[in-house]
Amino acid sequence: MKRILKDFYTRMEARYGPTGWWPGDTPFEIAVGAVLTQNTAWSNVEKAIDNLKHEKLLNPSAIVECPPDLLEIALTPSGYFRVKARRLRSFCEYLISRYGGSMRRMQRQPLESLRPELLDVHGIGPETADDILLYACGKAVFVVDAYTRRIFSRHGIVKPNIAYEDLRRFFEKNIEQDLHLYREYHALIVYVGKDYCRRVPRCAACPLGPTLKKGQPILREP
DNA sequence: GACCAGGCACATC
DNA sequence: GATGTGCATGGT
Repeated sequence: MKRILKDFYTRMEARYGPTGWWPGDTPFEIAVGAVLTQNTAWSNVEKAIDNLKHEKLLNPSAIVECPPDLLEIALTPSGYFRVKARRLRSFCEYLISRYGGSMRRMQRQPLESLRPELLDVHGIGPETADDILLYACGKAVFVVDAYTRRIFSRHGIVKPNIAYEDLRRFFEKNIEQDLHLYREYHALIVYVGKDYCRRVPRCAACPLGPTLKKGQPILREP
């Protein structure tokens, strides 16, 4: 299995790499992007982040102090603006109360305590937490998303309904634990997913090779 | 005009 | 613990 996952990486890297992920100038901007990109295309997130920059709202205290309707207007392009305004606010409140608003202080915490802490914040689920840990805090956590599940189930590696934590453990067990590798691997999965592995199958020229035929057994369970 | 996008919380069974 | 639903915009 380790060889197969390494081979997938090599093929994706040859086609799309290096990606230099995550897009964002600062750890805080990366964390904000992680919340705003929930179920949303990145092109829409960029517009919302530009609005935040323009309104000088791209820092934790400004977001907490800003009137709710003003924050919602800035977030409009990224969709779910009421929900996401609440979620951004709750993350900033957490960051301020726990770390004085400093991402650098947050980064010094060990992964083992930081992950459960983030999952306790309203609006931060497993994928958003792991995005923040991997790309904003420099922790070697493997991020899995809808594309990861789709790609690797269609290639017969895992079951389509595998749980988030099971899928994450599967990758962390079978891929060498390395920050740069984890960052790049997840980014490449998103590129392949966008081009070849959407909800409606579009797998013909997938750089990872032929996808699973209907009724064909899964290669191996994690 | 329908479908889709880098989820999550909450209700209900 | 599994399954369904609301949340909203912009691109294809």
